[in-house]
Amino acid sequence: MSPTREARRTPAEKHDARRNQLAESALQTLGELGYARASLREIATNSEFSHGVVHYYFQDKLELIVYCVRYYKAQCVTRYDSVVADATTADGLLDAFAAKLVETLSTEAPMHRLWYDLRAQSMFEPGLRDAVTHIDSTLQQMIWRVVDRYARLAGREPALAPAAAYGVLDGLFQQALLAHQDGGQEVLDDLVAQVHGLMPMMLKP
Amino acid sequence: MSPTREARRTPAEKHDARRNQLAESALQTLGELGYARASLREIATNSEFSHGVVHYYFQDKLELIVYCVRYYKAQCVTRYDSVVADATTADGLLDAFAAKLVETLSTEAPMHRLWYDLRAQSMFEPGLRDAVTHIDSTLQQMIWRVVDRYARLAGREPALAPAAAYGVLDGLFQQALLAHQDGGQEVLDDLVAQVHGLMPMMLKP
DNA sequence: GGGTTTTCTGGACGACTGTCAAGAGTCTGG
DNA sequence: CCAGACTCTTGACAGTCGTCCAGAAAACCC
Repeated sequence: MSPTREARRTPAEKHDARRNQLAESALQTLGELGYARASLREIATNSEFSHGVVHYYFQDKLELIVYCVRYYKAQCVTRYDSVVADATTADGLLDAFAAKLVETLSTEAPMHRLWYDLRAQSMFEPGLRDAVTHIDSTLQQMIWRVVDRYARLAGREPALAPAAAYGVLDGLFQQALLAHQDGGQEVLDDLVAQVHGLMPMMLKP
Repeated sequence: MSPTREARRTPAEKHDARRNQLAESALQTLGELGYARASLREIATNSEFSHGVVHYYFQDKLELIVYCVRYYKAQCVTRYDSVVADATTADGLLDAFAAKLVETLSTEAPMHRLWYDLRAQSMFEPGLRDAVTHIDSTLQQMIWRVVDRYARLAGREPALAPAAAYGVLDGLFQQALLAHQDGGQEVLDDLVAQVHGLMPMMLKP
């Protein structure tokens, strides 16, 4: 029989692996219930551990949540890199970008509504602020790589600063996410059309 | 001695007045603590009543919150009407609109972060969805009146649909609100600059 | 295999929550 | 002025929450 997949590791590595394992379970529960309703017991129930183990790996609930936020960031920060790398024309990048937006919106809706939940909670809970601010600026950079590449492929200059470009696109995405939860396909089509309409406006004439 | 200001009213009117009074107290507490942390006892403590009275005027917590959301809507839905009514030139409207955005952002930040909190919560709590969707479409109409008037004054046509125009501006506003809570004056200046840069792009050439 | 350390369990604690009901207080119409 | 309706307070109830801890279980090392 082969040993378990975490056989030969330093104690520190195993510790981190458990934390990640718990974070993954926690993220699933958080995406389901939101920040306020996701209790530590519920999180533990949806994992393979009991509720007491959380305080063995995390000091308190807030540390777990913050760890989850940072862990989640690592997954999504490179989401559009292939779009940027593979594009050869401005129109092609635009199509691929819009398609990717729709894909993540429909396949990872729970994670995204959790993100917007946590970002809102950070306005009331100072302990969340640093982590949220950091991931927000990372997302902004991610969007900016898309916009900048789009402008270069079009031989034009971006007409908006990185922050404005991110704010604008994030607003559209959030609106689509909100409408998507009880809407159907046409919400996704609308998002594609909106992005196709908006992106060209973000270039100087 | 003059009678109290609610001397001659029908019972139904007095009932509604109390509900509004409670809603006003609740909104203050909600803006302070957010949806999750604002307990009925805390809400009642910040009013002049005891915690039991809430269930005399509202069936449960959710009904109070939903009532508050609708009550809050009535206050803000006409916020930009004077901007639209008083403007005589496109540039003048743009200046007034941006100034009003900054004003409400800085003087009513607690209400706005509550709004974004509730909108995020509506993705987890179906009971909030109807009220949130309704106020969101009302806000969209409010923004559209500004954009449409702006386009007419400029002798041009809007290049974005109402939903997209609202999504885009809401994204910028939300970003500014988020940055405003630990930032200073330059956040407000950035918002003004962003709106001035964006609005002309929302017109067809 | 035995002793030590690490990991995990399950129960207990106090604080807090939404909800409810019994009764006191207040107002009102006759 | 008083009986009845309306309004409000207070205390209690059953849950749930985050946190902590004593000890069981497992993993590790010599």
